[in-house]
Amino acid sequence: MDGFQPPGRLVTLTDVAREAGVGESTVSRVLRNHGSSSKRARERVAEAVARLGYVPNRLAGSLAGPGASAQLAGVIVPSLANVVFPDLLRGLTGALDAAGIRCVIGVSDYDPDREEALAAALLSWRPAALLLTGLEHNPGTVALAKAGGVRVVEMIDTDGAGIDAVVGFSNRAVGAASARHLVARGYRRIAYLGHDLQVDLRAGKRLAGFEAALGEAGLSLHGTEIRPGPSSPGSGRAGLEALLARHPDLDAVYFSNDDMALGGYFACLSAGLSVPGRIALFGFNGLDFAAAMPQPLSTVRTPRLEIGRQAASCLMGERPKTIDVGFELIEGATA
Amino acid sequence: MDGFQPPGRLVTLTDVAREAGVGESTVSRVLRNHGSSSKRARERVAEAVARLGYVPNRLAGSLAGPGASAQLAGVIVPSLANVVFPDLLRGLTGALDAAGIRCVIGVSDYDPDREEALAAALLSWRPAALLLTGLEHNPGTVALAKAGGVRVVEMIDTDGAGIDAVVGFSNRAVGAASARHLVARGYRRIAYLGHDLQVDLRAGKRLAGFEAALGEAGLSLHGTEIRPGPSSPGSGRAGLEALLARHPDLDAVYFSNDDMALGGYFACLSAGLSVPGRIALFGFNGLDFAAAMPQPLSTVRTPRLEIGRQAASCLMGERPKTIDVGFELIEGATA
DNA sequence: AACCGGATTGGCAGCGCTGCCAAAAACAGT
DNA sequence: ACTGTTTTTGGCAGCGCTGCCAATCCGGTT
Repeated sequence: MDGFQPPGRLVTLTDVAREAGVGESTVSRVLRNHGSSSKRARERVAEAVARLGYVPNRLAGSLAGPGASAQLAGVIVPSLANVVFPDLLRGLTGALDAAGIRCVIGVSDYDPDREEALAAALLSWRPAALLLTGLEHNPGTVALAKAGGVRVVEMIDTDGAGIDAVVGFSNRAVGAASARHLVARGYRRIAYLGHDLQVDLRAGKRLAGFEAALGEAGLSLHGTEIRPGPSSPGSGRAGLEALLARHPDLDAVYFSNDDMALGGYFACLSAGLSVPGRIALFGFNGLDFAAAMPQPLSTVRTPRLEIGRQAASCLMGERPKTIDVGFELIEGATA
Repeated sequence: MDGFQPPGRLVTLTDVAREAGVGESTVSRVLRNHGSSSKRARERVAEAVARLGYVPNRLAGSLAGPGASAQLAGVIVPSLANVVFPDLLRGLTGALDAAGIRCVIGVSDYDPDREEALAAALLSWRPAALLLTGLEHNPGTVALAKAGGVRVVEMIDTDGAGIDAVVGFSNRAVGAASARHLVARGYRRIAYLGHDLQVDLRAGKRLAGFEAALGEAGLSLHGTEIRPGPSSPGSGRAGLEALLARHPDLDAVYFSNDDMALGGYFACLSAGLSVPGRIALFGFNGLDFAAAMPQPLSTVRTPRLEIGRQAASCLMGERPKTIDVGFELIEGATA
């Protein structure tokens, strides 16, 4: 069609000023709707912008602007394979979008060193804020975050001390509530089935809360199965089969999350074990499919989008240091 | 602890130069490992950087550098609620990470106007590349992309003409292959159950391919149910129930994706309909849970991570204009 | 007609960094 | 010791934009 456009010089604000027959500052003022300008100037600038197809260069804008901080938010999540984090991002981008703030993302793969490297990399874009997941970080990450001149928000977990702002819920409390629910329903031989805890510290906190609450009821875990690797229905299915082979008498299983629980449910269907008669299942997260199952999954719904939204508002207005968004125990039909 | 750090002036390269007792250019060269420098200079700079906790300002770096293009990639996805897109991002960030390129994301909510606005917003960060989803865009988006002086990669769909590079597979072919599979298995009264097609154009293309292949076999769709809103197991479940009420005699259902199919499977379990004896189910995407189901779901696995990876390599090396990553039909036990 | 206060405007320095270039230093060969 | 490299170095302009400030313009007053 129209010959290849060599990436050569792009249209600059100076070009727009010349085209519109006004000064650069006028263009700048009009474009940002900042300071005063005449109607005539506004029109001429708008025309020139349209004619030239001008796209402002925010690298330059942020560099020149005050505090030299960009309309960017650096976000580090441990994974994108688990729905939780896309949901978080969804809440974040949705809320930040309105303010014209874009998210630059980094995926740490649950590795604190990688997280630190990413923090440095993201900070080099001089974002207005740095959003981290969880409260456990390398000392270097904390140092960077503190020295970075940015607002820091730690998301999802409130069990511990944060750097600056914290938005989430208590994973310990979730675990405890789950345990109390199972105990109240009369289950006594309860096992835990999870994915790698070294790596997913929040799951570890839930388990700790779960065991503590069991202890208060004079019980303890009746078997544990930790699967290597990330959580998935496949892992949950294999895990439940392994668990039942070792502890044929267990009557309930607490899963590290709904994906694992779904796999467990599939295992029960395949083996013809009645749920919750023969064995009760309890998950975590409250994902979409949980409510659509033939027997709705008993689980805890976490307000993931809300965490994202609240985190976003932490960046903009002045807000309390710690926001606990709570959680909701869903009494399904599987426990 | 250590009094609040006013966001005041951060450490600059000039500070490092002074601290190290060398010139700015030397620091710049050492830091980027570009050009030659003495061992002594490297050591002194490294010390100064560590002592001062210097984090380079890439806004300034990119502005000064050649072509003024940043080590950023602008990515626009229609949604984060569907696993497909996080998977895409996962492939992308994984591959781009090594090259030090960060992703800035935008979520268009399947709205072309929003996509256009996001394209302009992302382009204003002067990214090295712009990654879009699908081939259908506003004329304005295309104009921006062409004038932006950036590499453009359109992902997921290869059914049509792209702006620059295209990485994906043929959704039409997926639909056709799915139809041929069902026909070959002897199903004749086949219905389609999908989510909003106006919005998800790729699903529309699959359906078109599906119907075309049915036509070749002398068949046509035996019922259609389009659910408003996004795809989800809940929607799939309700949809299948509605479909069966209208067409009690259908013997197979083609779902717009695995989430919908999972819901359909749950509906069958609840209603006690044998799968695939009474009714066969066929999905799309090949998600994790599909293989863990009591009866593995018959579906088409799409190489989502691979698309992300290939898209990343499109940005860096010179690559063919269009990469078809193909797909794989999974003969599960539900169709 | 000269004057005044506020609205509007343009020039220009400078944000932190990189590229270029010439100067300085280190090294090599005679 | 002296010249001819080669390596290493620092100064400085300038990337595109914004903030500041002084200059200019406008309408309404005396």
